[in-house]
Amino acid sequence: MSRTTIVPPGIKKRDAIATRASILSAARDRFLRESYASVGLRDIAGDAGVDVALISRYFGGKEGLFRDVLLHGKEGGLFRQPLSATEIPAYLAQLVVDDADENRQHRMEMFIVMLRSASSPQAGEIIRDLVHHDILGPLAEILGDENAELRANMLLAVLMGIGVLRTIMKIDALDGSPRQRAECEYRFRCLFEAALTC
Amino acid sequence: MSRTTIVPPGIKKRDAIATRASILSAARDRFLRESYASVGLRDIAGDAGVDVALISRYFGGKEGLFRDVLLHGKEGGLFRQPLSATEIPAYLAQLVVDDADENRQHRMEMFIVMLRSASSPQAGEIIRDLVHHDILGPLAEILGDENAELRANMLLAVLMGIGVLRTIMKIDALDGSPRQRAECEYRFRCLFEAALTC
DNA sequence: CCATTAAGTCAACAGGTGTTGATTTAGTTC
DNA sequence: GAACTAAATCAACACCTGTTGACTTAATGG
Repeated sequence: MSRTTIVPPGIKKRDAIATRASILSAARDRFLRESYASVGLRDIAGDAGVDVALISRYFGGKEGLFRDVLLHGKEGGLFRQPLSATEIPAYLAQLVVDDADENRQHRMEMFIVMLRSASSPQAGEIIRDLVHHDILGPLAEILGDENAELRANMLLAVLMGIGVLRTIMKIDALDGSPRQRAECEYRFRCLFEAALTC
Repeated sequence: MSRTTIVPPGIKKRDAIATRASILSAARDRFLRESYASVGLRDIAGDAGVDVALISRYFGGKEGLFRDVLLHGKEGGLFRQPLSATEIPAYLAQLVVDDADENRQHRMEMFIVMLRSASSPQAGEIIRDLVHHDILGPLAEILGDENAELRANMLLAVLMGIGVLRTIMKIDALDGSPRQRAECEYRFRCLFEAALTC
């Protein structure tokens, strides 16, 4: 659970940037679990312990809020840090499996938010832009040969597939022992490698 | 475009099963393009050239309609026909790429409908049940060894990933020449094989 | 201490949601 | 052709949606 999703601890002080952050955090948590269309602004406001009107006031509306959740969450990007093509499979497998590392988990969560809401017309456009510029772009650049684009697509397909399987379809092969978890990470890495080399 | 999505051709006769089918068809087309939560019953009724009230009357409500769209579409299932484990990769690759074969296309469409709406709480439950019983179950049975379940999961992950990439994220590597299309099919088959063997 | 400004609250809006009951219409059967 | 039945229509329902304007309250500057 995040910092500010519960109603503020003591006396609520008047702090614009704090409530803004509180709304952003509550929205992130909601969009992480449901689709854009099925989340209401009143739900988010309730979680954040804030009046609904503030959302439209601070973010210009639901669409603006969603965009800010995504933009605020993309710090670091999925592929920003220096990463060679050969390291990618292992990196992605770890990203998918490891839910201890907070930083990794955060990156994966933003990915899930995108996956969840991509079918809502309004959110879809925002998401597709982001996927192109901030995921496929950097990824293709790392790969960097003639088939870079196509291979980036394959890689992303596998990543999305695993993400959907685990988080949306709730079919989680990772719910088992650490041993099973390790085997999964191996298989995932293997699959990512196949996406690159085949 | 489907048969009955446009307003009926001539004089509309009073035919319960025909209008029922018309609603079902219009709903399928809508759910194929948007998520459960963002599709309104009045949209569907409009497409079908039918009064909104008939939907709740015939299907018991939005949820019932959605369930019927899925159940009606699962004729044949994704894996019903006799299929050996070794044939699966080629079969799935063909399923994904070939949009000429109407039967194949139909199966894939049902898959997309599920992918699109899985994040809406009400539709999600229906979908997850169906995925378990009608996709993962038969698939694991075909694979049939000790790691069947895990390998079925991997296979499904790849299938969903490609589906999301193409239809929801609208990143379609298949928009090119027949040559490029053939290469894609090869790569997909390769990826499905990796999901099974690794 | 008062005035000013920003932050938060409240109520209402206009429009949309799924759903239901009463009513009318068309087709069938005697 | 009249009676009956099933199909389709209409209007309204209670509720929820995002958004806006006017208002109240708290903090800050002079």
